[in-house]
Amino acid sequence: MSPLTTQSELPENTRDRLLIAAREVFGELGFKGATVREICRRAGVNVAAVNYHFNGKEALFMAALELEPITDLIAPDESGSAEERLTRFIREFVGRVMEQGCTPHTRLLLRELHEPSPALDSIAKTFIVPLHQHLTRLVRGVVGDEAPAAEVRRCVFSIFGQCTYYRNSREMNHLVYPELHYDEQEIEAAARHIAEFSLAGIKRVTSD
Amino acid sequence: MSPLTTQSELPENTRDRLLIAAREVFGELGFKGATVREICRRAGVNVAAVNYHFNGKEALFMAALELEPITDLIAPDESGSAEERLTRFIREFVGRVMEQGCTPHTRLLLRELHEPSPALDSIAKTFIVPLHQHLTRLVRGVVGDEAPAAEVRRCVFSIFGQCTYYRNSREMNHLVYPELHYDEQEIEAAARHIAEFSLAGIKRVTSD
DNA sequence: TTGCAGTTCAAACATGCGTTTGATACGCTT
DNA sequence: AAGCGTATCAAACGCATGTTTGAACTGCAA
Repeated sequence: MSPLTTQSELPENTRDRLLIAAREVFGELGFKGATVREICRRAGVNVAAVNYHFNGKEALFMAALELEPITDLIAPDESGSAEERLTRFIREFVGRVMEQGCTPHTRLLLRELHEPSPALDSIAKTFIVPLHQHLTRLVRGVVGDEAPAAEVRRCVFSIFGQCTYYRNSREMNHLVYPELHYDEQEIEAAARHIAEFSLAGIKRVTSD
Repeated sequence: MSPLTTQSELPENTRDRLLIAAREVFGELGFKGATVREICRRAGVNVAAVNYHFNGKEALFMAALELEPITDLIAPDESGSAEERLTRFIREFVGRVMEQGCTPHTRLLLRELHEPSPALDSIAKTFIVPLHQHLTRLVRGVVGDEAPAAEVRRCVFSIFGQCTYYRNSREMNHLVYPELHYDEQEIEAAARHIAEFSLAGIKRVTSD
């Protein structure tokens, strides 16, 4: 097992420091918004290091994505009822997406949903497609095999849409609801809401 | 009634040509991504015109937003049941948000949800807050006054989240579902899905 | 010590950006 | 025709960006 490491601890070698800083800055500002100089400043290395260890900004971005499948999120889950499995997934997904449990790496991926970068294709294949497939299986578990595929797909969209909304619109939402803060309790409530809301919705639209 | 005008027709005067081109380019690329040079190229005017007629890129952006309330979308609607009113709003909202009926101006506003610009505050006050209030009223019409405010707010988020997902994640979704195209029929189906899905969800989470 | 490959560095380079400038053209009144 | 304010233009300015350069440093083998 990999030991829990605080994100403040920096590796010795320049390459890894760059990767860590890159995930932070790309996740905060996006591919275009992030600057090589800011990444190097946070990593405490010279700007030329980006082109020495990688081959420019874009290659650093690709490397920062760590294109390995998110196996744990989409791992087969056989315990409990179909409803419980779907609820658990939503809870886990919302937890990762929201501020608290959101690693720079996750933030980096989420941004890709609405701000395409040069890595859009790779990200789609490596993360989003498996995620959609997994969620589709979970929904199918609830509604059975007879429900039309188009309707199931729309249910998947509805769930993803709700889950990502909380993160992607958080700045605007904070202006609209200044008193609303996403602490552990509110995230838990939001996840439970999305699960209940969606389960009822799923059953309704596939009941014909 | 204002006559239907094709968006290809260009006004004579430089200022209006700039506004039209600005909505296009800002809507496609966002505030930072858009360049003054590209806007001027599309408008067919000199780059200096931006600083002559407005006062720099940011002022042009603000002017392009046309900060007038979207009165028609949030107009009081008393006909039919509460469910019908909510369904109608969702249909109208989704229709505007999706490609077909989406004016450059609407696109410009939608982008603000997840990509804050210097105009975030103004947009929140002028568009988003009234929109949330209106949708909150519609949800209240369905669930009554006893439902907890926090639960109603989450329902509003769920609905907005679903509606905006279709647009904001469309590039990624097109990679995941290449065969899926949003023609008039699919938009209609998506809107109906969101309405049914949400009505069932709303009733479920406020039934305790 | 010498030589060499691997790293790091300050500095410069080329490009694209928003903005400014000074000249020029146009329309209008006198 | 002369004068004047408005509008447009090509060109340049100042700045930030990604990238490159060539020198300096490091550790290790010969």
